[in-house]
Amino acid sequence: MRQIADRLGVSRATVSNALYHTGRLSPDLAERIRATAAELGYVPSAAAVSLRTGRSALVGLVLPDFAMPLFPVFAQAFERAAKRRGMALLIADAMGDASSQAGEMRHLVARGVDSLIVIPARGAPIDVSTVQVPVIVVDSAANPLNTASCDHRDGGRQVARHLAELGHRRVLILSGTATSNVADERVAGMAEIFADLGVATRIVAVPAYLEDVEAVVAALDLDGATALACAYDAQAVAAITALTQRGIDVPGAVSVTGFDDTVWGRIVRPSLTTVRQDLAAIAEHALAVAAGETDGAQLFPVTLVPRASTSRPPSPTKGTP
Amino acid sequence: MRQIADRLGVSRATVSNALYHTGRLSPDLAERIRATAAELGYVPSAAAVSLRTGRSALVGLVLPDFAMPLFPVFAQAFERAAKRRGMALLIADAMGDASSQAGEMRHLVARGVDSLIVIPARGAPIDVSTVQVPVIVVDSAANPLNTASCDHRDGGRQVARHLAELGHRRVLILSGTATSNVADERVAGMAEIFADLGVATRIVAVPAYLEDVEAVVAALDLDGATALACAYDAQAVAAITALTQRGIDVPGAVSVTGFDDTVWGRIVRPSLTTVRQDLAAIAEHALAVAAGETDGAQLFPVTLVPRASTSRPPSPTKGTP
DNA sequence: CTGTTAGCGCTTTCAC
DNA sequence: GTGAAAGCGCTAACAG
Repeated sequence: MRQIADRLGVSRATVSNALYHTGRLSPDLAERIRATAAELGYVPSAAAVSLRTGRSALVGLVLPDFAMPLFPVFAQAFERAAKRRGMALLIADAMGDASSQAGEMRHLVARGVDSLIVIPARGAPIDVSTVQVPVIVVDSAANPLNTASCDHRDGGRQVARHLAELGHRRVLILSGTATSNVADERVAGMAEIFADLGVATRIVAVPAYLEDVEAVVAALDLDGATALACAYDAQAVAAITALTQRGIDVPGAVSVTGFDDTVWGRIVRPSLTTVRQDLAAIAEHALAVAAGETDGAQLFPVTLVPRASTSRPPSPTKGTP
Repeated sequence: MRQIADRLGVSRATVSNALYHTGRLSPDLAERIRATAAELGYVPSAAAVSLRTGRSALVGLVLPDFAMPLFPVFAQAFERAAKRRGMALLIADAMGDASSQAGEMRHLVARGVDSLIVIPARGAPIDVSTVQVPVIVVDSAANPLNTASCDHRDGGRQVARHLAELGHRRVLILSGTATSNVADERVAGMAEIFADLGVATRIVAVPAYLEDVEAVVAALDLDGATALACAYDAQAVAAITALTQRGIDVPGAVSVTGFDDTVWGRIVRPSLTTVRQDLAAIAEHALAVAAGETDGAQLFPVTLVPRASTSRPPSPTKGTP
């Protein structure tokens, strides 16, 4: 910057003005300064700007678990929305753990992020009280702190309606073992519709990871259920694997549904009926809030994606309660 | 920091010394200062430290494509290695595109990263000449710039040996359409062993994404081949899907192999025979170089992971060339 | 062993 | 329309 100033015989302040606060000086000088800056390959020092202005244009993103298929894609959506605003993302992975979630939040704040976007890990509520920057929570409508999320409950409703319309009268709902607003809302949405339509349900809590879910489903008493409605794609994929291994045809004997429209659901056979969130829209709103362009919580609609893992139940419906 | 200094009646420089350069002042004063710092919840300003020292403890990571299953997991490995050294990662996604790869590199440098770790996108060679920070390239031994990678060529050899030992005498190799050191090395390793053992091979270039690969394999003339050896898991998974759809049994009629041991290969049925990289070791070396603890390129061994997608070829081997 | 001093590169009043 | 000066929070010489 000094180089530019010296070269043109102006002060550094003038250069700064020319580069950002256009209009405060003669157009041709500004133009000359910008040309020289470009020529010299001038790149402002992020540290100095940040120190001076108190803002870093850095947003921290705390994700529950990178190994789950939804979150890398979600991160991509946030990245795009951030870049559109000239902001960059510092991404941290809580690895499914509540204490490391809090640790990562602190760590990112120490790193100088202007705001924090947090997708709470299951069983790990957010404590905003100790954090000095705005926290944007991407969770579910059930969380009073929620800033942006899709309508998980409605997703649950859509799944339940789909299954009921196909003729299922007895459904097993696979929920998570850890408390999670997201899973709870999804399950509540399903339960609501199933209850309305007189479909018998039982809720089974299963762990988070593929192998664990497979083990549970391998030993699960289906108890006449003709459908498994899962709170996450990962569970559904594991359920399909386990069921198939048991010689139970999917969807011939048992239908399976997931949640999130992750790529796993497109790989597994039969391909998975699931619910799609509009990640781009959620990310867009989250970053608009981060940038201070807007505020207030927002809820986004979801879409049912019917695929090959759901069909009519096998026999003339028996066991209606 | 001023608060701490005032409270204890010492200068800010002393506080700085107490907090980092232990030994330069009396133990009890240092202890008192640290206690006060903790009590006040003192968090050093990253921007100020960075401005003053010229180092940010930020490492840029440029990934080819977040949507490919390997890279989020790879990112996780880098994150862990970075955190162990008190460094943080600024992650960028080149989205499979050469020009955005270069753009992301520039962008991260402007953000003040101390060094850059780049996994080159297919068809996107790295140009280090214009970058002012050290660039750590994670690619393959074929790239003279390579700093850390696994031995892709040996992986190819292991796959080829596995297939040959099973009795395959005619193999189709699926390579990428874009030039990639990684894919080239893998294919070269396979070709080397197949040639040695008199196995007939044909190399087919296929695009990168699931749907595209499926389309190609759906229309592929197998020409008597009893195995498909793919340069990436994604290709292998798509190939299995397409083959199964064509009514070709995997591995009964055709065996399929992949590369990278991604989760996709554990989801697809039959589960995929593939090659595992030691991501943690590669990340560890990359960050050791980034931290200036060591230098020099390093190559890491790979492991064949035999699963259900490979078996003996169907009939008494015919068509030996 | 501790304090003083001088900036790191930038932005922002405020005078001219 | 442009420049001078002050200072963001910290650290590294150096002096005491």
